Amino acid sequence: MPKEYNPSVIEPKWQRYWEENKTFRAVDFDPRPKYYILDMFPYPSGAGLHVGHPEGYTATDILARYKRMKGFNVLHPMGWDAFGLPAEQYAIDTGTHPAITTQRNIETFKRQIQSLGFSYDWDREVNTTDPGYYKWTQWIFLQLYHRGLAYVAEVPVNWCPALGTVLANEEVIDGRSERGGHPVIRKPMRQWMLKITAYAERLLEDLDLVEWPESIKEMQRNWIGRSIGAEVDFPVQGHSANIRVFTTRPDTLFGATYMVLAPEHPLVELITTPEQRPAVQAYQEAAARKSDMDRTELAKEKTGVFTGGYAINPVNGKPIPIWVADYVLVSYGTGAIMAVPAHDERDWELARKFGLPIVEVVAGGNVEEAAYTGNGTNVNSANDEVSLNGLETPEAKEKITEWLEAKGIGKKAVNYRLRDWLFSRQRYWGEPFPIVFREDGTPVPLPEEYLPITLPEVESYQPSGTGESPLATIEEWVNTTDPETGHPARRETNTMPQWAGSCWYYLRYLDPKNDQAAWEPAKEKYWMPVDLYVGGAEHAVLHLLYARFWHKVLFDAGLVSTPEPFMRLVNQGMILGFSYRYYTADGRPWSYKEVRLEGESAYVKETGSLANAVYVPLSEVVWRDEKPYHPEYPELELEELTEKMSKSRGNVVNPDDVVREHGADALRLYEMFLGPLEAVKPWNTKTVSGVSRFLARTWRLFFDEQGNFTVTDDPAPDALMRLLHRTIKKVSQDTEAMDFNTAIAAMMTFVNEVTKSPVRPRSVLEPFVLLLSPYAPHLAEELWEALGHKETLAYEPWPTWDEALTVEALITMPVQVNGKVRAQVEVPADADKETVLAIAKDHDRIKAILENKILVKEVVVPGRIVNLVVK
RNA sequence: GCCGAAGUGGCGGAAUGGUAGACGCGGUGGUCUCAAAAACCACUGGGGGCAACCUCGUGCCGGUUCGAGUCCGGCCUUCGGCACCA
Repeated sequence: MPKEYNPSVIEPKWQRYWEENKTFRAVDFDPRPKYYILDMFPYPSGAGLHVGHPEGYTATDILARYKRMKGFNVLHPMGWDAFGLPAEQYAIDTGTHPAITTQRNIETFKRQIQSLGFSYDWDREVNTTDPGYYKWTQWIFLQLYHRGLAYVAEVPVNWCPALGTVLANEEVIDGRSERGGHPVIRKPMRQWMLKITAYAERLLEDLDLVEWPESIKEMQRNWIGRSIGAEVDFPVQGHSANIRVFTTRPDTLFGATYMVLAPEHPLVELITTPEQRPAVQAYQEAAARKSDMDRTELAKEKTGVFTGGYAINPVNGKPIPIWVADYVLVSYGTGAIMAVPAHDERDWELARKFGLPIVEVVAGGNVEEAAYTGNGTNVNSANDEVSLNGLETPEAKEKITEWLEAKGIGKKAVNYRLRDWLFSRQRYWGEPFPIVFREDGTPVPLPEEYLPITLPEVESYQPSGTGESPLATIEEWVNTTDPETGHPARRETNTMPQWAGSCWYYLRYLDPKNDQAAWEPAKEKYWMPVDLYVGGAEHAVLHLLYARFWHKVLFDAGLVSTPEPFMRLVNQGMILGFSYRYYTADGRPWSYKEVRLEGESAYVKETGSLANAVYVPLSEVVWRDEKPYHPEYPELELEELTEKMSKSRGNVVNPDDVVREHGADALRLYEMFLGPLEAVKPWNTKTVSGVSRFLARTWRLFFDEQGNFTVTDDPAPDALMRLLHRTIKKVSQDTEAMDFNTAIAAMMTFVNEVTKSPVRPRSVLEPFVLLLSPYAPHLAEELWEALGHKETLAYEPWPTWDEALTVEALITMPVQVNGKVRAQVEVPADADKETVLAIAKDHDRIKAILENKILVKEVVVPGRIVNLVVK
């Protein structure tokens, strides 16, 4: 036996043992209760793992190991979300096939993940880029298609000229591409859309079925954005057309003094008068050229142009002018609004700017000064048939909606902010669609037996530039035949977005090698739903919403048995890194103290010059008097920031380095000891030594300096027994609640106490090894073996505690006078109030304080506190 | 602007309405050593006092309570998300 704790020897040993014995194989249909614990699978990037990845993985691994010991049949799988832009970008730059890059990255990730001792069932590994996997992604797409949930549309999309591709809304941030920060403009293109809006209501309602953080549910609710109101038709003067609007404030209908159409609204053409046509067309063209960012930036000042046309306000018969303005979005509601300037801020601004009438219909504000958007009592709201005057807002809404319905010119309506899901990318490295187009452009879904439609080899990964994917250039792949008619047909050259593969991977884990079906129904029934899903909050909305949508479609198709896929969700908080920076301007460096920040820009205080921030990698920072300095300019003190880890900030911590220096068990423990799982917290490599010391101290409970085994079968002293049972209770409860940081603190206390004791009783140390095992599995297995066991401890029953042993016979109670602690008294744990009070009042200090005072009130909380109130 | 989360020592953090600061890092002193590292032991929120102790202290202002980091009302700051959504 080695003399010292040596993770570099014991960790590979146990990793090999677990792999060879398939210790963590999940058994289908086992009679034990099942527990499905899922990690968000990673995109295997070229940069390898950073310390953020193992945070969630360690948490789930601790829970998986704990649940096994509690008698559950645990499914804990891992896989790769491997389609996506970075591999393709790399292919464009180097000509390396993305499959090769992907394979290489997966190998690195897998090696790194395995070096941390996670108890995954590797026989269930999945890879979204494997044709055996994406065959079923394509198959699910066909299910969506056959249910009328996938359609082709010519829609204005976010076209990024620099990337040569179309981006999803969520990939555009402030009008620029999320990757690379290139400008994005709107351009109409033929796209696949998924009708997620058909499921809006259920996606909203069923949030009640799942145990997720309230904040995530709220984000999803906001994203779906349900609002209740009315649809109202406004006849256009001089035409047979109607303009339909959606409004949440039908009660303000009498105050509608003009209308606004989105620039893209189809009726603009019809309504515009010849005199106004040039102005309207110019406005439309300007709006089309604007990127989303430009539109948003110009939002400070409302713009718009009169069409020359008029509509009739259906409640009072008055003609009202129709305007075009880009603050009305074609993609929300009906793309047209009734403008009520008195009670809507945007309408008020436009009305003020162009001198349009403002008519108050809800009392409560001063509409001359600002729009009044709150509730109130209706005024000026009556015609021959209906009057809202005197009604409060909710009643007014109801009454006018009834009237509109009776007249057949409007009805109650629900609208969602959620849009249909733009489901195609003009990229090579993604799942091809199982669709061909006939010569007339009709899409034909390919029969299941044609799947998978695999990616062809290409010579260049460069986007075609026309907006089509590189696949469009491979004639022999694109040109095919319609399986129904045998006529020539062309393949769809778009590919699916990265979300596709991650929308259902949790189902493929159930039956990963099945080539006859995506999964066997009986296995789905056995394992689903996922009991615990852990991942980053960055997927709070999109991944989780998309996956829920697919799951509900599969549920409706009878392919899965639960309405929701993920019963419980936990978001691990991001781990931040320390970064260090200074500034340069006018050819010289400046300290952060010499610049002032204005938003994102920095200016030298002295000269006013614009300064650039420069980051110094963590490894190059020079420390003096605990302050960070520049390596080459010794006087230049650096600014310390805690920021998201990224290459450009030089603050990325590689878990390999931590494993090399301290071992995997120490890394696991440190990740969890950092703070609560869900909190955002900074990584400080220096303090890993604390948990590392704890593990070495644990080792020394079992071995002396000569490497002799010190554990004996002697009976344990009462104090140690009680300590053990308190520790079992605390670690059990905290592990269950995922309060891993405090569970570790309890184990540290245990080790500190036992270290001070002269004895090493097996009856205390053996259960402790089991408590430690989910957290530091390698060390625990090694100690378990040293204790004489031949089998892994992974399935040993979790220790139980005796409640009687967790409480002491004599307890120390604080005695307060007027809420301030003045003394400590020892009392029997089961003493009644009178006894406790008597002991407290008998204490010398208390006696002294109580002298010459009137005792007003005596508070005794058994086992907790005594408080004496005096005057 | 709207929605959500959070503000506690030098630092990460801990506290069913009941002794604020567990556990860890860092720091100070000591043991061991020729010396150092490692390890071990003790102390470590601020102020005052030789000491027993006293006093202040959980972002700010109020409130409820015998008792508030915790509950209530009103602010401030930071972070995350959304943002012309009619």
